[in-house]
Amino acid sequence: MDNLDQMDFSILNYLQENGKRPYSEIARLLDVSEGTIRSRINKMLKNGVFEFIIHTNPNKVGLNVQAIIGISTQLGCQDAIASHLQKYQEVRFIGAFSGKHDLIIQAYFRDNESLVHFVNEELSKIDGVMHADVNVELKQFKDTFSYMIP
Amino acid sequence: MDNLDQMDFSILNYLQENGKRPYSEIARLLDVSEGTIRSRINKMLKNGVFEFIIHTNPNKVGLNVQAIIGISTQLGCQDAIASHLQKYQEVRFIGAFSGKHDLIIQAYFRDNESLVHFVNEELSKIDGVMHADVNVELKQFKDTFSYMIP
DNA sequence: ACTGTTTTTACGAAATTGACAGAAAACATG
DNA sequence: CATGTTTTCTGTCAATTTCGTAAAAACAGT
Repeated sequence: MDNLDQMDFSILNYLQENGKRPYSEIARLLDVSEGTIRSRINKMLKNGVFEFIIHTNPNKVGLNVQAIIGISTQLGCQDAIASHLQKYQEVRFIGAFSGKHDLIIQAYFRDNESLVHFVNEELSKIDGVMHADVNVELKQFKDTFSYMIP
Repeated sequence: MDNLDQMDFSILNYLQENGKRPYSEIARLLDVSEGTIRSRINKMLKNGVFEFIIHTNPNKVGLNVQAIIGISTQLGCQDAIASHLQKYQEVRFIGAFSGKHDLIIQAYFRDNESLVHFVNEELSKIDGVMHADVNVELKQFKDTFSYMIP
């Protein structure tokens, strides 16, 4: 259904460098026609391989407090808690994990007060949440989307 | 230097929905000229407010194992370890945190073997790394980039 | 009100994209 | 190997978008 070949990966790599790169430029780089690039990109988009987005610098838009929160849940509550948390716009990432924490989320807040409010007034009141390890980001070293691709 | 106003935030919101949305469409939506949108976007790009990228679905490109690893470091080693880790393409995110772990990283691997190799052969051999809590992702519930913007 | 600066608008040229049809290539099957 | 089928690629043209630039407008400070 959607086996990617070497050319697809090359296209993805070029787009990772710059999401605005035009089809025609990629076509030149790969020495094929522009239509080929376009049809392959559209196919990958249709298959959910990737999407065009923007990456906003949180600090530049007033989201100065970032946290990764490890959550311990009661057995069988993971899904319910996760889908509850999905609604919060502050929450960027939610995953179920094997390891010390059942759920790990990453969330961005305007300030410390918003973070504290989220943890004390929202998170703590969700059924099945037993414990939350809050890690507040002090410094960011890397935040990339250029995955290693063959 | 780069105070964003309401129109800037609106532009960002529209672009978050679709990174390919043309200037002219945003201009129509906000009822200003195309040039205005273009100059504001270019200004924000220049100031590092955001960037155009693609978000690749890790599973669709053969990165089936995702992990969040909490690292305990010896005092004073954080920066050195972080800059060492930056080089690894597998590592998507690195941050210094207050809380249980000094550093938290998120990384994507082809398979379990690659993860184990990374932890045992690479991570464990870095000077100052005392302990690593490896959390392997079992299920992803949310992974968005549409930050809450005023 | 005047001046200098920044932002917005307007408009034509260049480039990109989208749609479609035909050619070429790849593939499976008898 | 030949055949028919499917998929992928290419080329073309119209529509749309982007880019460069100069004029107009808005704004801030004196």
